[in-house]
Amino acid sequence: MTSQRLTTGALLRYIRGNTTEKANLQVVGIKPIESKTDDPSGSAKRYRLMLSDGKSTFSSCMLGTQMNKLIETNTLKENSIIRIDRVMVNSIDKQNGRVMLMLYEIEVIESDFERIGDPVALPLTDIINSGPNANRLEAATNNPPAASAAAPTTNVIRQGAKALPTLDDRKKPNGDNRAAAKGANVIDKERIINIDTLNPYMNKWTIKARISNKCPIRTYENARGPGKLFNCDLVDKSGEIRATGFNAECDRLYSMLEIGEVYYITKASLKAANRQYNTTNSDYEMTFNHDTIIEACDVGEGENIPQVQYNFISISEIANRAANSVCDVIGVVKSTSDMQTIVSKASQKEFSKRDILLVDEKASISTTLWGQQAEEFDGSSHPVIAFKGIKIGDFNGRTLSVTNSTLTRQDPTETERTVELRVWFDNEGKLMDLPDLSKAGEAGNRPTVMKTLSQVIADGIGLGDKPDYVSVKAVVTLIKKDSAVYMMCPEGKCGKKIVDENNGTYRCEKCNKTYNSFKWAYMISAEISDTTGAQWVTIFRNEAETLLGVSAEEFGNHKLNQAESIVDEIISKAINHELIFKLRAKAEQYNDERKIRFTCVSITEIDWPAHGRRLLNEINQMEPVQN
DNA sequence: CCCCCCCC
Repeated sequence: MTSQRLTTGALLRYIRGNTTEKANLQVVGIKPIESKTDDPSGSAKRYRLMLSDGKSTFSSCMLGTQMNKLIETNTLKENSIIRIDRVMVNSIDKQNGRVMLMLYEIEVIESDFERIGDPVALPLTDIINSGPNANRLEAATNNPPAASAAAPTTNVIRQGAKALPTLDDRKKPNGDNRAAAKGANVIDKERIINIDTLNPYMNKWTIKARISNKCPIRTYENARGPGKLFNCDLVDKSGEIRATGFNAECDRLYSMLEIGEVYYITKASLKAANRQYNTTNSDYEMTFNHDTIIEACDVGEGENIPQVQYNFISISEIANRAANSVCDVIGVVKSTSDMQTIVSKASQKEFSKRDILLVDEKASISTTLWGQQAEEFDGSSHPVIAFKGIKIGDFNGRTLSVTNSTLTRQDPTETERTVELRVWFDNEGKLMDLPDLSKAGEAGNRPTVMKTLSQVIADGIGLGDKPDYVSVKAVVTLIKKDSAVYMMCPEGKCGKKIVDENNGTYRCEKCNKTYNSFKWAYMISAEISDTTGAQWVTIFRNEAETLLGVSAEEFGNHKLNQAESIVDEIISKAINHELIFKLRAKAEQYNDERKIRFTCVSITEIDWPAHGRRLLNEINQMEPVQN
């Protein structure tokens, strides 16, 4: 057994918001938490740990549920030494500023160990006087800032206390009287919380939200018999959440909720959101229950509540999403098909449909409208359309299909994307030939796995008889500039290299003709590199233009004019840029040697906002806990 | 507690 040193003082630093260090700590207590909530799944078992840094202990440490098995397999037990790989501070009591540590990732360094030192519990004053850093970190997790709520135990509203209502929200001239008149079972409009702070462990809350979408009542039948339900989306300035009303609640609430109107809502059940059917940015979804009270907001009182919240992904990003999942997409209607009628296999019923080609700056996708929407749709003015909660299909690549929970908005004013796309389409988009995700044959559109360059080799990509497609995140490290362009046959689709006869004529062997002109064409040999290795790849016309930012014509003419410095500048701008390269890998026989040829079929910028969202989703996987 | 949304 090796002796492990604990990271003295780490607990206090964590509590004060300095959560970046990877401290070694000792587990000095493990306690299962009994669920006080009406969690229906019963799967939300959690463990609370008391940790020691050798000098101090802290007992409000929640273990992420994905690590429960460490305890259940006896790997993590009393006196185990762990390394904290990812931790966050979470406010558990806004009144007195108590915080807890959320352990998102830990590693068990020593399973069996003896107690180190004689640590004592951190004093309460240290725990509640969390430093200003806590604010910054809390903001990232959408939780109320611990520090701003920390000091006095009064109800004073502080700037930046996200979970508490703003002064504007609290100005309710007639609210008190109405509440008093109606007795106890009434909505407390003085304590409105933001949708993004709702969680299953809260027992009293009221939100003030707009219904941004409501789908018609649907009936179903399962083992428990028939039932009915409706879904709606609730939005406020902090976020959005999906809500469902079943049976009695469907009868009671469906007709009173109107799209676009604002309501006070209190007492409903919350559970983890089902990501397959839910595009809201909330971690939870709401089920209306017997105790749910909903009251319409007075006229003019809901003006500061947004109409709708979108979480758009670009059309090209749809290639990376699972079939049958839902997403929010915005694009311009580039073309519209005629109406068609199809017969459903399942129900033998007839349905009208119409396909539109939806396009944004990078790609297009076939999008199906159904029923009345298909019949009435007129795309002749090439409108911008936003779809919230549209379903991704995988026929011939990727398609979109409107469902009855999809919110469709034509030329929506709530997003600046509408104007951006309008300007782009009218100026250039309408003439651009962009990859169509609904045409599987086009190599650049095919969904691929992302690998590192060393994995590409290790996994034998391209060794098979058929070409393999793979994506890598890499930088261009070298470009062979002298051979980047060649003189191509001017004849339509020939594409062959021509021979310069040096007398103003050019000979194409393939066409067996002599021409008075030629075209410049790209065929770039470039080395791309990531942290694991490097690879030479071939880059043709479209991808070369994306990479170098100039046409082959322009590049070739600079070369012809011996404008060396301009050529060098073009090349140097393309070097050391991190991009996503989609490659086709195919083994080819050169004499006795079998070599894999890598051809670049698309080059795209890294979608940093989407990349960031993915990281944030990972961070938010753990639910906040109230103890 | 639903999660079907149709076809090539």
